[in-house]
Amino acid sequence: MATIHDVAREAGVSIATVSRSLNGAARVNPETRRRVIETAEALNFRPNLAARGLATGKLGNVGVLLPDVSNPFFGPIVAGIAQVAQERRFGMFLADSREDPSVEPELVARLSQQVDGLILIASRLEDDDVRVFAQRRPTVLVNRLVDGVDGVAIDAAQGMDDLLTHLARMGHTSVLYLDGPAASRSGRAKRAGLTAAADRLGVDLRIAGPHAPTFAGGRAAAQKVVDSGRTAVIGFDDLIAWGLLTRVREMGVDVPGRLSIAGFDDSLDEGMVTPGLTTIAARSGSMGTIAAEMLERRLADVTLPPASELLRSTLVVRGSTGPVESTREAARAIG
Amino acid sequence: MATIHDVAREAGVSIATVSRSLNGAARVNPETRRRVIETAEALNFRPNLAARGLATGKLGNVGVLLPDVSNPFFGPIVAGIAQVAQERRFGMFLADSREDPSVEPELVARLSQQVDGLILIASRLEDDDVRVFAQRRPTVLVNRLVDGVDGVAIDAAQGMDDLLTHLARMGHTSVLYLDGPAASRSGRAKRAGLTAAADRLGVDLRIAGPHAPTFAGGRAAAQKVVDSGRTAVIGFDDLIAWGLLTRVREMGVDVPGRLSIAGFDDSLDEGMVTPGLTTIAARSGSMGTIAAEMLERRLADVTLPPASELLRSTLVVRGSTGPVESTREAARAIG
DNA sequence: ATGAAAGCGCTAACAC
DNA sequence: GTGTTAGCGCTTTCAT
Repeated sequence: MATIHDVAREAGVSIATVSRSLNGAARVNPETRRRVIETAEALNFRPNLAARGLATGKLGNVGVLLPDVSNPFFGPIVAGIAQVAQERRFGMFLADSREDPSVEPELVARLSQQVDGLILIASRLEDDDVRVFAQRRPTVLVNRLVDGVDGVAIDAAQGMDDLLTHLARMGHTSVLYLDGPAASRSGRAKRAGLTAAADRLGVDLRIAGPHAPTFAGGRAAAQKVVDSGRTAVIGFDDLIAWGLLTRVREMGVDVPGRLSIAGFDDSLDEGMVTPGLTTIAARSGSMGTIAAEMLERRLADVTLPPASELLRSTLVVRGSTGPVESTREAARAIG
Repeated sequence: MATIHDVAREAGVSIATVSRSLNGAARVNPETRRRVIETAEALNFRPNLAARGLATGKLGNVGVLLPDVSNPFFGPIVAGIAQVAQERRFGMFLADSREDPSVEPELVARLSQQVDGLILIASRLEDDDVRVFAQRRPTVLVNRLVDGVDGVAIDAAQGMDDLLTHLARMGHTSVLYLDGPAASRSGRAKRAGLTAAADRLGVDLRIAGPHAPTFAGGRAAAQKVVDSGRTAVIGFDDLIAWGLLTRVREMGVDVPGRLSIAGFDDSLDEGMVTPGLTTIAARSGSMGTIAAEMLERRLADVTLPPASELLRSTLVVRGSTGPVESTREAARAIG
């Protein structure tokens, strides 16, 4: 691999001039610069990033921490970050905590060393730890908000409120919520939104969990749901709701006739599940690009006031929810 | 951030001794070592990886290139790599080509600078390019094999052979194959396996494509499939097959009565699709860990002969394939 | 406009 | 067993 010295020798200039020519900034004779760039290309010179990092303290990398790369909720977020990073010619480090909050501090610490900024996706760190890390390295939170730290999240409380309101309108007075991972922060927001809405609406809400935020997690909960006798269930995410939906139908339960089911995220494509899943749609995929751009801004100016964005979500009603049976019959009787 | 100098000063030794104490290797007075380690911890010292990388040429990172992080086929592979990397205290760089082969060279070049080894997942680079890169940095290929380069792949040809054989036994004599991305190498192997099997079995095989390897890609192909009049379809992957299956059923086509559908990968969970998808199961998720371990071995000893592993796959017959209707009626008539 | 030289934090001879 | 020192490849004053 050619070094800056090789280029300098070949172009007949000093290494300082090579550095200047390549990095644009300082003033260099245009002719000299042209020659340097030419020979650099001829030698297929690539600046050693470690050396540059050592000299400048800027590594040109962003670090991403998430609970599970193979969770379809996170994939698009990572893809968004990757895209922005590539455009800005940043490298992307990835660490996967495998849903184990206890390894996060170590992973973050290790990441921090090789990156200029951090993007923590659905981190389960304590607020204080987040602040500590954010102090060391510019940090953006995804799907989690902490005072004083940049972040973008879906307004899960509002979404759940909309969802429960919808169910209440359909006559559901006793609803079950299948919670996700215990440590999930978005889970907290969801529970908060649900309980507040339940109080307001006079709905009897029961929370069950934790459950793995997966298709299998939803299926495993089916028996419990059926036994609960509730007329409507809300899942922590679409995957849980989907698994539940398929399993209860196999058990002969009519959806939405006997049981209304709703999810969260709108992560399923049209046609993946029948009947279509009522859910809360949020542009979760866009959180990746938003976070990356926030980080870029922060990197450019550390003194900026903390920014945070709460993405509004919208209720999407599909076939998996409907009026409670008695209501429906009553309506039929009246009609 | 504390440096090695701070630790040295605090512990009353030279920086060399600190380095030795922390890196284990050389002989250091146990008592001294203990003291150094203690003060290092007290100062929360973390060696600067860029500096170490500069000095040793070893970065302690692996680089991963793939076509699309959000494709569920790749997620588990990345997760496997991430896990092994974490155990070995390696960092993981990720680059996403977004299914665009033309950006791969640039991405690999950039990755190479910050990693000790490369894992190229489903790379669409030319064989020669792969060899060139592999020469610069230890490289392991995933789901792609190139002579002289370490790699692990699923034996797609064999899998497709098994699948077509199964269909032929069910009486299908005219089969359609929905191909995936044009540049996909595993796609080549699949086509090769299919055409060879078709010749041997006397099956009339038509290849259509390319198609996006997604659920939506499968749905988009539905009309074309129905119009083709074929009695059986094989999808490039389960996602395509799944999308197709849901769409044709919406169109009123009986599966497998009227149309048999099969996929590849066995990536869908039990219950996600009805009827269950006949497919080829391969431990694709394990390719991640296998690749990471291969890379580890290669990193430890560059002189090792190239290793390559071809994972056998197995046919999984579920409800989406069945005998052609005429055969079935004939059987009924006889029985 | 360009060159010389001092580091960035660490490792690895090489001395003692 | 421990200290000294010369780099690793680059950026960045400071001279000129």
